Amino acid sequence: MSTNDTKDRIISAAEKLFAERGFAGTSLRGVTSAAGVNLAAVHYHFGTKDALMQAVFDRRIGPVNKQRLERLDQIEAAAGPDGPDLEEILEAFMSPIMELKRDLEGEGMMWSRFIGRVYTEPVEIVETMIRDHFEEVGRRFVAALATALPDLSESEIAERLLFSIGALSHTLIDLHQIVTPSQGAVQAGAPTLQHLVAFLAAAFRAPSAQPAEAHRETTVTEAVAS
Amino acid sequence: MSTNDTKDRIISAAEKLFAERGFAGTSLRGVTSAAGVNLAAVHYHFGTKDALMQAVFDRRIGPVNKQRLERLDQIEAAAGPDGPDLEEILEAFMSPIMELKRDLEGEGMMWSRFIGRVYTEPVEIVETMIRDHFEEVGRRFVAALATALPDLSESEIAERLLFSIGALSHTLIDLHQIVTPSQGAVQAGAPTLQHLVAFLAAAFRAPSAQPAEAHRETTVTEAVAS
DNA sequence: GTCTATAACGGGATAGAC
DNA sequence: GTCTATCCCGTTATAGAC
Repeated sequence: MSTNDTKDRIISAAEKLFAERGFAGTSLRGVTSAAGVNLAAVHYHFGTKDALMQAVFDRRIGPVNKQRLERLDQIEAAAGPDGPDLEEILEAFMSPIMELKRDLEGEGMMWSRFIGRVYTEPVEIVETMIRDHFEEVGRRFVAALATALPDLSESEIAERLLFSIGALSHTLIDLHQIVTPSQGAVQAGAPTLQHLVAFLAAAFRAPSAQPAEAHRETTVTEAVAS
Repeated sequence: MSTNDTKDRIISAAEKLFAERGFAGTSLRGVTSAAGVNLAAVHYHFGTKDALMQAVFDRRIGPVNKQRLERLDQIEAAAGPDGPDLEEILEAFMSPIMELKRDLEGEGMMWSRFIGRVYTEPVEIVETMIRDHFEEVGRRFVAALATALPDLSESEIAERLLFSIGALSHTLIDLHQIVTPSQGAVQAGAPTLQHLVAFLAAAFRAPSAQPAEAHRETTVTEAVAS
């Protein structure tokens, strides 16, 4: 029942390997040997490799999205009738996952590659995983952004949010550690969040590309991940 | 020797499957059966699966980067002493790959997932592939951006370029086709490039987060991909 | 250059003892 | 809950006929 539970050890080892090598590139034998458990244990606890993937995903992303919504609640409660600032909204969205990244990097390897990688996983599970976990988050944040940016249509906001998620997940992948391993020119960690928020806030404030009358209503159920 | 050459058919089939399922998730048998050729042909023509990956990558990314540099040359030649505009630089960087995406989507499946996916591939080749192909491109574009944005340090520019590449490659992945397949709220294609350029140009113009005296020299050999 | 056949191996999953 | 042993299949790669 402790955090060194067999089940939890498997999830942690799998998370690391999925992050490094992807789902298809990771073998259950690799997972169990890294976790120091028997191969059969993974089938006993999870049943299939797909279910293990799901468990890895769920363990992290549930709390992250809960925090996102809580922080959005907080800033909305504290804000005036115009709603929270753009920067506050972006920070509410990005800080939970960036903080988790920072916390977990200390103890092990870069966890965040796993989540940055999820988008590119073709596995069918991933689709439903993303949809299930991000529907509410996407709806809430698009709505908050729409209030902060009344000149933009909802479809423009959704598009810009997708761009932003790309920047975020690319940051989570830590590409520069791969491309330029020995060079710290681009610093990871705490300042990155502030840089990213400032960068994207300015981007969101770019004028609308749509003619004013084109503010047609678009029901954006666009699920939003990362 | 035509474009329906065996070798070319293999590359095309592999590109599609790598895009959809990733490198590790794609089997050579899947490739050869999709290409309508024999399994042994892939070994005859490429030797190994890794070499096939390399061939797939090279076929597209070489011309794209050539175009990027050509367009950068053009706008630099046409510009005044202050160099080209920020928007021009970003468009020179992004349009070749977005146009290729558009052109190829017509005939087959979404090719661009392959390139959007490359970053997350752990294969060792990918590291050298990215480094080899993007060293010059990265250097040239960082330099051009530095001229257009004299208030930013080179390390800030490199960081922002990484954010931008994230937005670009996420766009190339076409996540919305997966998450909301039946919904066209976020339109892909031609307008996306303009939206992306406008979005990122505004972002690059965000004020520097560094104190002015911190404009230390940072040799940015940061390889830059996508 | 293209095929068949097969080598050599690693993968996920399961049965059943403990 | 945890182990060993094994099934059964798919994988990359190669050898060698044509």
